[in-house]
Amino acid sequence: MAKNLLIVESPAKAKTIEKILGEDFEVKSCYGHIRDLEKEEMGIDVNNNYKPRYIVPEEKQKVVKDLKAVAKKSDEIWLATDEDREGEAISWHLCEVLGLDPKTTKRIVFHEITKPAILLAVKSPRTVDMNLVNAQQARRILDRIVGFELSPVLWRKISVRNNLSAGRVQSVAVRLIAEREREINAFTPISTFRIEAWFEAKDTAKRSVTFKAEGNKFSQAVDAEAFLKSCIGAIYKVRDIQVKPAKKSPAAPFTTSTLQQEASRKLGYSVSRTMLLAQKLYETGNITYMRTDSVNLSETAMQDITQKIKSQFGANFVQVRKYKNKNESAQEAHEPIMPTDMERLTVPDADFRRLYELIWKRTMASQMADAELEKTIAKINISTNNEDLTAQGEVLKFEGFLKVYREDHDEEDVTEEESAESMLPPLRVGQLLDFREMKATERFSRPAPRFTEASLVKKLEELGIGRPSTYAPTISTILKRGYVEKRDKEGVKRSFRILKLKNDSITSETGEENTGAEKSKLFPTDLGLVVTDFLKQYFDDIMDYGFTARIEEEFDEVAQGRMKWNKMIDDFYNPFKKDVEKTIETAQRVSGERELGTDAVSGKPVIARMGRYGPMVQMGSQDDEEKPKFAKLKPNQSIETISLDEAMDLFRLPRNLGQFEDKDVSVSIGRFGPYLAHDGKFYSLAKEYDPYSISLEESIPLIVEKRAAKEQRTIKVFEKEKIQVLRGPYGPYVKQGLRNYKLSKEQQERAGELTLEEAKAVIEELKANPPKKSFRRKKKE
DNA sequence: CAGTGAGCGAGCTTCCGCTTGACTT
Repeated sequence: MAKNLLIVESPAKAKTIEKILGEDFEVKSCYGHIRDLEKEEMGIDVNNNYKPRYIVPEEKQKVVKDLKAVAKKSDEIWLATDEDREGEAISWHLCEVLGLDPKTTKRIVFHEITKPAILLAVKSPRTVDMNLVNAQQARRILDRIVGFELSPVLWRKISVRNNLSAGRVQSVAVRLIAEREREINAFTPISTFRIEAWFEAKDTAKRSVTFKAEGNKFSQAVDAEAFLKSCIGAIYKVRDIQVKPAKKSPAAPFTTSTLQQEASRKLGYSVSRTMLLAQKLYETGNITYMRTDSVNLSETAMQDITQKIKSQFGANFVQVRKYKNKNESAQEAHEPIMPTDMERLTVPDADFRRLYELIWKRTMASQMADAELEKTIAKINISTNNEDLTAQGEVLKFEGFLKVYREDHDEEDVTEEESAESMLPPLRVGQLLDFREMKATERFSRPAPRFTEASLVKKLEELGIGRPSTYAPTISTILKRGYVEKRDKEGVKRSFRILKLKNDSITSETGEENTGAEKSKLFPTDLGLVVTDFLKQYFDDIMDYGFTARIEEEFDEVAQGRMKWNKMIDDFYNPFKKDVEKTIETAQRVSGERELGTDAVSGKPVIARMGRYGPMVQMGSQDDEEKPKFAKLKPNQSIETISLDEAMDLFRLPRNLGQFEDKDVSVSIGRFGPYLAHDGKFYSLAKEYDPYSISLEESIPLIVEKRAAKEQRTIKVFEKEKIQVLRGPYGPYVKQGLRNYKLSKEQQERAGELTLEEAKAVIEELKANPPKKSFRRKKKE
């Protein structure tokens, strides 16, 4: 029987540590937090110094029970939760629940799961740091207050039937996306004409190659044309050549946020997909912990990595580097994300392999030499106007870390200089160049791009908002609430002008480009815009991008024992509560209403606004004798940008298409999307059909097919009791009303002969003993 | 599943940050 019980947060960690510590220790995991504030009345006693009321949530009761049982049999208990605010609090909660004295219970910490690190930690235990615990309690309580006070305000003031929510993190995330969208909508592109010229010269192998040189930019076409004119008949001579060495350095090893960004850019993975794959790689022992904000490699890790670089590429590729975190909010409880064994070059299964190899390469590169470049800048003189053109070339002299890894950049970070990575033929000062042509091409400035999941994470991290464990869930939340959508946008065609100088004459032509196309980007919904505007108006301080950073400073004060946590909360709560009360009292219900104009036929006003079921347009008002007409907005339309013409088009539904089997066929958009209605039955329209243009001829086969499919699915119907036996992807099952009931294997095999009594019994049995649902998708009955 | 969009009021929803499996029509 083990004498010592050591508790960590992650079960995968527990397994590894148990092996390291041997038989004297039994290592158990508490699976993260074991207690939380109860939900009734926020779980906070506001009138008693904000005393928290903690409970062990339903899904954690088994964990706590098991820990208690093992604790009882152990002589000594060691708390080895993560070394950060949350980890410290978990240790304290463990003391509370297991009846341990926080003043004497041994608390140890380590940042890497290696034998020396853990043995060292065990040699120097401390006790729970109550100041740090109090900082966590302040964090938890403040988040609960903000979330549970603000959300109900939205329920009262936003005219939507929805589970609206607000919070310190999610509301600011939506604000970023909302503001970016409006920036884009308000953006007016400015066009410039950039001069580019092409020359021919001989390369080292005496072959003719073409290269490009660039000149001034002009904002007006006439000025660009005048410049081209001034070049007619010119002689082009190399006036000056500068050769400069340059270098590039590798990026730091992966944190959660940078892994999400690179996996998104290089592999096209969503943030949650990256985390799912990384979790599995961690559980199978292939990589270190995947939720981390640390770029700090341990000595052992650095040795492993440099060893591998030496054996694979040679000693001249090694450059030992220590990385520092730029981010002040980082808590560095873990190591960076890296392979647990650098000798493992790959893993099976394509999806895992791509992520693993990305991590392996980034880790290797982080300890590799700089890449050495030679940049050549040639100035080319134009004889007729004495202006210069500039040609730039770049030659890689030593690959260094680029041998394994090249970091991708977001579109907004790419500068024009960086994109010029071409080679120049050898040139000498005084050389006369063979001129081909010169162009002045119109280019338009672009607005900031919309956020991807990963670039949003990057922005949040920069602002110190959210933690590695919450980036993916935050994105899921704002998508689930309907504040934000992830989708593509088709570009629009735009023409641009090109002026060309060739053979001493100037010609003008027009090109066409696609602009504004987006793929898998985050767009705010009308609901997201309305909620953001509302929160900005009444709770400006919470919505401020610096709010989290400011309160983090106060949490630090608490952590250092310089401030009492209840005082900090009190200072926040009093004015905040006043704002909440004032808002409930004075704020109007908002619907984001916008007037679009009047209907040319009836003269009635047309408006766009949020309705109970989402964004819509309305013709006429409630006070009119005749009822107003309503229509839902199409998926890509927005209250802020829809035009009167587009609105009028929406009122074309419902449309009567004609008759089939002597009954009307009509098409409209309902709660669950576009549908066909025929003979009292409804048929959902698939995406590829447009309810505004679908014809009777196209509709009939859809109705016929759907009927047949339904028949195929149906095994048996008990008409009176409204019980059906249906065929599903998991085999036959019973359905009554909206609910499904699973059949036993044996019953599935003879589903066709199932009697009414048996079906009823199945329903009764499953109603009495519902199958255990996972806590995440748990629904209240 | 279904064609809604007033206002009332029942009874409900909601936060952030730690951690994993059980479930699916």
